[in-house]
Amino acid sequence: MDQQLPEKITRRLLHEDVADRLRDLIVQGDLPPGSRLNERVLCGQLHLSRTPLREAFKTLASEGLVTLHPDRGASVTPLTVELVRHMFEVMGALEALAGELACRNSSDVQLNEIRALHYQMLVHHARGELAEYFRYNQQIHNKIVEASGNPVLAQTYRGLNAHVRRARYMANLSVGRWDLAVKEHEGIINALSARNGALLQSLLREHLGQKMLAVLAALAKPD
Amino acid sequence: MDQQLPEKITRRLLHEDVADRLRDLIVQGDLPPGSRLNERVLCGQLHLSRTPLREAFKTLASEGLVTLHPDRGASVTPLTVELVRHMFEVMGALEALAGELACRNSSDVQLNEIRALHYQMLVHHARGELAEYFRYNQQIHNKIVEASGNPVLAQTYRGLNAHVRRARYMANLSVGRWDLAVKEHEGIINALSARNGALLQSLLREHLGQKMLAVLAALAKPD
DNA sequence: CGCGGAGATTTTGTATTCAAACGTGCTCCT
DNA sequence: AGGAGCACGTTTGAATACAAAATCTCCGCG
Repeated sequence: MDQQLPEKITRRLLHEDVADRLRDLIVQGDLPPGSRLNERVLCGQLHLSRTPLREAFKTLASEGLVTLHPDRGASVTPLTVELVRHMFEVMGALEALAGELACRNSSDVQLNEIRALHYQMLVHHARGELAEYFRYNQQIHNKIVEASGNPVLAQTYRGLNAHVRRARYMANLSVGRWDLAVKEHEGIINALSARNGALLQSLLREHLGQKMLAVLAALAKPD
Repeated sequence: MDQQLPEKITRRLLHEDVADRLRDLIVQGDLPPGSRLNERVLCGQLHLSRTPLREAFKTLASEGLVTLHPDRGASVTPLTVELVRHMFEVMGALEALAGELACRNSSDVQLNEIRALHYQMLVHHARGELAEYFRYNQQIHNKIVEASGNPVLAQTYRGLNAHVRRARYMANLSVGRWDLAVKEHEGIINALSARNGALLQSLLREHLGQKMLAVLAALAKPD
C-alpha cells in the first residue's frame, strides 16, 4: 500500500516569501506603525505583482501585524501600550505552558542544544554584541517552545512573537536591564536542566514581565 | 477638534465572507478532513473568482484549518489525535488565563449577561435541544473570553476554537457527558460570580479536559 | 501484464485587466 | 468667504488572462 507522499522538497511560494519579508520590515520598524501600505509602491520595491502581495497582506492581517481597511488599503497595525500589555499577558500563559511541557517532554539532546545556545549567548553578552545576543536569545526561547513538543503551541507562539519582537526592537534595552536579563536566563536554564516545571514557569513569567516593563518604558518616552 | 473617524460602516470584503463560509463548512464537516480544495470547483459553488477564494485560503491556512501544498493546491487539515491533544493543551492555558482575567476585569453587566446565557442554556438542556444548547454553550465561553478584556487573547482563542468546534462536531457527546458538562458549567458560573480566579481556572481546566476526553473517545472509535 | 514516458489536459501560481470606491481640487453658487 | 457639487486621477477589489507545474492518458516496449 502506498505511503503518504512525503510533502515534497518544499517549494517556496512567492506570497510566503513576501509575507516573511514584510514581517521583517514591520518588526524592524522599516515600515513604521500606522504607515500605509501602498500596493503599487510595494510592488515596485519588491518586484512582483499585486496578487501575491495582497495574499501576503491577508496572512499578516490574520497575525495582526497589518490592518485592512476596506477600499482604503492596508496599514501597519499601531503598537499601543494596550496592545503590548495584552500581548504579553497571552505570551506569559503560552511560555508558562511551554516551560511546563518542555520539562516533561524534551529530550536530553534538545536540552543540550538549549544549553549550548545559552553559552553562546553569554559569549556575545560578554563581548557586548547586542545584535548577536538578540539572535541567540530569540533562538533559546524558540527552542524551549519547540521542546514542548506541541506544534500548535509553537505556531501560536510564533504568531504573537512577531509583535513582541517588534516591540522590543523599538525598546532598545538599557545596559542594566541587559545584565539582569542574562541573570534571569541563567535561572531559566537551570530550572529547565533540573526539569523543575513549577520553578521554570515562574521564572519565565518573571522574565517576560520584566521584558514588558522595559518595553512599556521605552514606548512611553520619546516616540 | 475632529474625532477619530469611526472606522466606516464597515464594508465587508469578499474574501472575508468566503473565509467565514469555508470555516463553517470545515467545522461542520461538509468539507471533511484531508479533502482537497479544488479552486475551480469551489469557485463555481460559491459564485466568485479564484482571487478572493485564494485569499480566503491564506487566512484559513494561518488559522491552521487548511494546509497549502505548493503547486498542488490546498486541503482541509486532517484532524488527528495528536492535533486534538495539542490544541486542547493550548486552549487550556488560554481559558485559564481568560478566567483569571475575567474574575479581575469583568464588569457586573458582563457577568449578568453570562449568567443570563447560562440560564438560557439550562432551559435548552432541560428540553433536550442539543443544537441550541451548543450555541449557548459556545456563547458563554466566548463571553468569558471577551470579559477578560484582552482582545489579543480573544482573537487567539477564536482561532483555536474553530478547531475545537470541528472536533466536537465529529464527537457527538453522549447524554451522560452532557449532564456532567452542565454540572461543570454550574460550578464555573459560581466561581466567576464569586470572582474566585483560582477556583475558576481549575474548573475550566477540568471542564476542558473532560471535553477533550469525550472528543478523543469519539475520534478513536468509528472511522 | 506491468512499466515508462511523451504529449495532452488539468490545476495552480502569478500577472494583467477591468470596474468600482475613494480622495482631491476645482468651480460655482449663496 | 465658505461650502456643496462635480469631474478627474488614484487606489483598491475582483475577474480574467497567461505561464508553469503537476497530473492524467495512452501508447509502445520489455
